[in-house]
Amino acid sequence: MKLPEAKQHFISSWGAFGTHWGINRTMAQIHALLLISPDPLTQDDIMEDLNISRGNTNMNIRELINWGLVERVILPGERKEYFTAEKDIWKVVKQIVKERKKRELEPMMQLLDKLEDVEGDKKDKKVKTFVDTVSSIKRLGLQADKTLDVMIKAEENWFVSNLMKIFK
Amino acid sequence: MKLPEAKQHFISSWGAFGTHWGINRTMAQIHALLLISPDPLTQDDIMEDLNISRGNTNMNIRELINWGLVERVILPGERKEYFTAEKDIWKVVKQIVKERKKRELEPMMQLLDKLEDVEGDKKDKKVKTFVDTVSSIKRLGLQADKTLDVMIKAEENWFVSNLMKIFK
DNA sequence: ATATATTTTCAATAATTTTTGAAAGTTCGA
DNA sequence: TCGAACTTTCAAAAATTATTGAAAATATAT
Repeated sequence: MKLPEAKQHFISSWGAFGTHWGINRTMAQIHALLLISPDPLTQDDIMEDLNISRGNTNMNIRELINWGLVERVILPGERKEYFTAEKDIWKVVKQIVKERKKRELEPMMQLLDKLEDVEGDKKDKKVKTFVDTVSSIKRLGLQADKTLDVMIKAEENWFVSNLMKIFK
Repeated sequence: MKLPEAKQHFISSWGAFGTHWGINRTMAQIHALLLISPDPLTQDDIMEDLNISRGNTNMNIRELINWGLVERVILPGERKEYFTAEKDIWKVVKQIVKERKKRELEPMMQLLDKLEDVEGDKKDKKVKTFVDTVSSIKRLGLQADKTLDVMIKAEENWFVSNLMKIFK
């Protein structure tokens, strides 16, 4: 397989993959394109390469910047803005984990805290099942939270080699 | 907060949460409802409780069964089918991990294998960046794959206590 | 076997999400 | 300060995804 074909496959699969993870297709495709581009690209490069409109491109680049996955680059003597993606995949994964933890896990934990002390007779089977379910989700969530915190701070080698000690 | 209110909050947040994870809102809501229901429910119970149509209920229950999160229960002497969800949250998490690994991670790994041996001059910066990116994603993916396999087989206590040894 | 209860299917519809593109806004050099 | 280059916004349109509900299929009791 030649590069242009491989590139198309990579971008389109990364896009489809993204949709399973709450990231929209175009955003993931732009990310994929930047991941495999040795040099920074302009909005126009991206528009042209992916065949998408200017507005769409702009919106999704900004969203990628919010996620901390893409950076603006100013090239000296150039008027246009350029964009580049972090190439270290471990850093990318950590950044995504960090954002999703903040956006999803933490709010869920806060809600569970409130729901855990629902008023009512603990002898009532319905109340008991509710509280038990909420508590056990909370317990697992707290463990996940702690584990992810450590992961976010870790170096890839450290993290992986430690995992392998346990899980050989 | 009283039970009925807490229940509504739980169901609707679980639904919203699900959408971030590639699961549709209704499917997640039905799952939430079954999680906190001490006894199995019928399709009609679910329809009524969540205010959704019969077809929608049926489709999403079947999808939950495909995911291995819900089971059909036949109560002796009853004509209707009942449904119940696995209550052990650790098992639920493992089941979800297992399914998503199969549906998403594994196909992605297969693609990366093919893309990694793209034809072309490795001196070419574009080819090099492409291959490097694909390889490093593959490397991390393989590690994730192995780790998840171990997790899927593990007991909660074993897994968590081992994690804690590392990450204390 | 038949009537009745229950489940499943699926075309039509509704709701939601994404994309477009043109207009408005901004930046910067001369 | 002006004008060209470039970026951002956002209402409308398109595309996608979810939901409905009635009809068809299936299962069960008598």
